[in-house]
Amino acid sequence: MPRKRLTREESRDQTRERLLESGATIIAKKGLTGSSVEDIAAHAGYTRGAFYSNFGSKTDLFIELLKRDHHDIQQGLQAILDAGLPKKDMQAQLSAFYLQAYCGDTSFALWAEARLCALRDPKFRTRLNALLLEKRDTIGYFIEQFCKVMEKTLPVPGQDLAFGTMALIDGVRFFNACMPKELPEENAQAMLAAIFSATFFD
Amino acid sequence: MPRKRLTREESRDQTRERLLESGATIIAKKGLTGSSVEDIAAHAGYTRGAFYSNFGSKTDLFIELLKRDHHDIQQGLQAILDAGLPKKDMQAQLSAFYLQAYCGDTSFALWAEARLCALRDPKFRTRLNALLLEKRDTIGYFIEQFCKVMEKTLPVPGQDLAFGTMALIDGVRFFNACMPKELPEENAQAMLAAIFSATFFD
DNA sequence: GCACACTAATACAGATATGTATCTGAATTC
DNA sequence: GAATTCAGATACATATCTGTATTAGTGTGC
Repeated sequence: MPRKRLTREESRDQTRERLLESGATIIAKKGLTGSSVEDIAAHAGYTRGAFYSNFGSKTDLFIELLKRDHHDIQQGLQAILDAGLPKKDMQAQLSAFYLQAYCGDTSFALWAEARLCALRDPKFRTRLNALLLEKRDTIGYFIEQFCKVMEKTLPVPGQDLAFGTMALIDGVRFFNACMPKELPEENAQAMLAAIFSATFFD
Repeated sequence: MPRKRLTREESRDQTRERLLESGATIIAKKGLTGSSVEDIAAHAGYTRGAFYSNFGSKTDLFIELLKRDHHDIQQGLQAILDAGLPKKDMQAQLSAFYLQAYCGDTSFALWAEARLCALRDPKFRTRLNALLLEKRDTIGYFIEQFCKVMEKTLPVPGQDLAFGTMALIDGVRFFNACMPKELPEENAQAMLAAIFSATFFD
């Protein structure tokens, strides 16, 4: 196995990536205040020295994580939007995207944590709000496009409904994560579909 | 001002109450892990000694807070239900109750924090789920009663929709708290009303 | 009013965090 | 291949938190 000798920059980037990945795992599991820099570094196979050499603080790493996740989601949605598929296919795409983006990984927990941090810390809030507003605009645009096709006039601004949509998805995701027995994935999806369809289509 | 000389039990209860109140404030502000026992005790005007003499741990106090808040909400809803008013009045009551229970105080932040704790700690989750399921049942019953009156057949179980309702309310409340400018109270209410009405009545 | 009981303060031991300052070894440059 | 530079390890000084063990002081019952 030819273990390539890394250049200095490659090595640094690798460390950064590993720290980010480790950070996502640990912070999702223990929360921001609950995770020590030591934890994160050690889980990635490094020491605190490496961490502080790559990030100014735990919070900086966290924001970086959120930014990346946000941009992934943003791009995913944009791609579906740009594809210009017929409604039916689009809906299927969205459903698939939802499953992939929100279930099974750490992303959901990170955003939940971020919300709490924002609630408490004004500086953090400012940073997070920027991301959330971008998300709202994307989703809001989506909703309006959809409803135009469906010839449905929305009773309230699409951007406001975007907030509702985010709230609903994240909240339901939480219940599903915490009590999969009482709210199985299947029911969660059916219920979301019922609300969305009633609100946006009927 | 006749400062009454307190009996031992009264004095103890007073301490307990003060610690609980202080706990609510501090935990809402800094989160569970972010608040130290010292903080909570000091803010109530006591030392850690008093705290540990009244509670087994920070988590115990937190659960107690949630239980109290839950029972308050539970009773409020039950009272509205039991009053047997005509639909219009009931809806107004609900709206008023929502405003009073969810806006303006620490309760919302505590539940958000609790959700995160539950996500991470299985033991905590068990305890919290019990409360959440009671809440779901109350709200689910509500929804079904309402829809019976409205002669609307629900597409999914009322209990599942109860999860959705909780998710929606709490999530929207968060956006409203973090960016009141982008989602003012007025819009939030209008949007919630739109979704509820579409889902439950039309 | 005296002895007891209980509430809350104080003191202590142990654990864990943070951030900086310094050091080492490997990559890069000439 | 020697000098330099930079990533990351180690060491250190400083906080802070928890939980227990002990102590002081104030209601209670005799």
